[in-house]
Amino acid sequence: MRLKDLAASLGLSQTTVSRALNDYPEVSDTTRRRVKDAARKTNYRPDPRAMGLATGRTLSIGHVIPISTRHEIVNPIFADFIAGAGETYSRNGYDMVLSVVADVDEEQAYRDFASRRSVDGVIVHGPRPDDPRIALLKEVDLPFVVHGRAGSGDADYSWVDVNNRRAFERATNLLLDLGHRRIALINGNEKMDFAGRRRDGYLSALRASGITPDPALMSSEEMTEFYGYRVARNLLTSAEPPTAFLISSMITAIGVRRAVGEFGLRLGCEVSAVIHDDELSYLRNGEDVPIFSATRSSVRRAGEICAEMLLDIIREPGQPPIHKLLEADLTIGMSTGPAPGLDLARR
Amino acid sequence: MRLKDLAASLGLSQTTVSRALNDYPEVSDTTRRRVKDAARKTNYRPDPRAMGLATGRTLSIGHVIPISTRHEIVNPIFADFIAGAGETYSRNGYDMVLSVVADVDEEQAYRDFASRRSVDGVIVHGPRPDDPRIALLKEVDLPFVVHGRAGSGDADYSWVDVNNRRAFERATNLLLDLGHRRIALINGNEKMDFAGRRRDGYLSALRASGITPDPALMSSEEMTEFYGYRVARNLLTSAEPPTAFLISSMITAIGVRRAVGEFGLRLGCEVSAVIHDDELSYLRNGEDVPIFSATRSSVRRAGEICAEMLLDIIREPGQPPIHKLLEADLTIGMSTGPAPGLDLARR
DNA sequence: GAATCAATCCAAAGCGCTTTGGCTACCACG
DNA sequence: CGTGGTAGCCAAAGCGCTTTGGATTGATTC
Repeated sequence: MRLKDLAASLGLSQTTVSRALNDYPEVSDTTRRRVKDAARKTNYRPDPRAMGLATGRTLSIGHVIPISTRHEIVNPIFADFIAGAGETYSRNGYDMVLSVVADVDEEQAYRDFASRRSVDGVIVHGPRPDDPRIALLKEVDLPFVVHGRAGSGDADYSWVDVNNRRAFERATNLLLDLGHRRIALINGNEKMDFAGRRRDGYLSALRASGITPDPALMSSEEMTEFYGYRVARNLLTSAEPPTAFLISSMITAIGVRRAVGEFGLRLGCEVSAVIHDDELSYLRNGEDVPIFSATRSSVRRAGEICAEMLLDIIREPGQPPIHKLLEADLTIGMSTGPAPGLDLARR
Repeated sequence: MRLKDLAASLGLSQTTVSRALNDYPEVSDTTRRRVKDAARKTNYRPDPRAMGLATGRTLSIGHVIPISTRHEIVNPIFADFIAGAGETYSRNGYDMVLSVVADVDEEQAYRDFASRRSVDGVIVHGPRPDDPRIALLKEVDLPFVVHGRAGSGDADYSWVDVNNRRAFERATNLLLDLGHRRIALINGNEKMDFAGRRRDGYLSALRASGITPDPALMSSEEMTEFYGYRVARNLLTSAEPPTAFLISSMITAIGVRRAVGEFGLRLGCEVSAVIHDDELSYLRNGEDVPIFSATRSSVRRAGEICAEMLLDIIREPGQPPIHKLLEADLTIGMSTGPAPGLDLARR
């Protein structure tokens, strides 16, 4: 069923039918109703390609998903982020188009989106400080929202971010308050903006307590299970093992727990851990009582917010950049306890 | 840069330029080269909407991602499947368009893809026995490939599946060979086709060894971490606890391991476990030596195969359905050992 | 030398929609 | 009665591409 057929079957022109369907005012209410009823009855859907050609809009949003060429890892938070964003798109009549490319081709993927004009806007994932994609997207004039920030100078583009610095500062303080002095930071790859901010929060809390950070306690890598396992093992066999871990992701924390278990230690007893929990739907932090004490922020919700913001920007171009800083909340779970060897009376 | 501009700048007609770019024969080699060079130099990309309108093809593949309304869970294997499929699409000049919808709207999402003709084909995820989507897609004549199978009668549509029955039969036999007699099956939701086949494999192996299956040892649910934890706890506190677990996913197995650890038991010693490992990139089963003994089959690879198959079907319509049954391989890791109380000499 | 043919190219139609620029009634107003 | 305005509709142009149906040329064949 094409617009032409629908118009013919109603004895109307294409113009009128199109206007009726798109709620233009220059059509009588009775005609509009007649048209919409007929459209519903015949299950008519306008061809998005034709619509796009005529209007210039595509009613779709692009996401570039890089696959790291070395490890072939796809970021586990994508699934949930995309669930949140995708649902928002669907609700607003937008499609989501994904471009999965080797990370070395990532910029080209954005450039393609721009030059083909196949999407109305894009979301930028996993920004690094001074991320070149931001200049690129500004240059080609494609609306975008960044999930995260790209270093300082974040005023002139729109972003949605978690207050990573504050979250890790608070998490560190929680451990300090429990008497821990040797706190290991098992961070994500610090080439990523978010990981840098987390480190800053950790360092700032330590220094505020007069503790000199020990580089041996700090690590930074892609957040896999094995990374957590390996680093925790190494630290636990070291001369001065930490009494607590601050871990950047649930998955890495699972590796840490595995190592801790192999040493016959128990989380929350001999050794403590605080994690950052992205609230991934398939990896919940326990049911009622949290497995891990955690700073929490839903990545799914972040997806929704990014999507809404982007649609907003597309609908009303030319407005100043929008920023949204989400605060993570800190919940106490079963993985934290007072530092061992700490006389409770002394606390 | 539009086709018209490119043609004008070369002093050629649009026809010739279009044909040169699309490798039609009625264009001289020198002209073709001239055109392609100019296209590269000006970074010209044809507008996919216009192309689609003119050709009827869209050069994009649709995936419908349902969000379960109750648990709001997005299937964790999606990320890796989509990585595999998406990369294949990119390599072949196809886009991937995702439709994220509440699971109750799933059929409508496929119907929309069909009536708007916004994709050239779709992949069907997570089929249940007698899945209605298959009849639907046949009816609207949209090319598709099923990842998995939908019960019996799988001859008249194309699919890519893992031999789940055989995999779980072998895994069960491995445990039986180690002397285990009480083997718990912690299965996925058996409304799903794959989970039914896994149960069949488990039951078949038990019966072949003359063991009567104990319903108390069998569970079936969405494969979360907490599900594994809860079921394992219950089983371990029961009157006749199992000595081994057969677990449908890595994530669920992590929950089982957590429970096992809380009982002061060690996997591979007092209690054994075999899992099915989808080789998710962000949850590898150990680095060199596998954490869990496992039947393994890469879901990412499955994504690639599905994508290639679908593109094949789109390129050459009318060919008979294609089927691909992948065999999982069985690797021994650190989570299996002889049944406790078993005299090694008696083995 | 005329006819045939292959090799190259082009003008224009068409894909399904939106939107511009009318056109026709009809009514109100002075 | 003439003017102006408005409500409601339509024909046709145009979005950027592909493809049909020639046109033109130079070489080949009889």
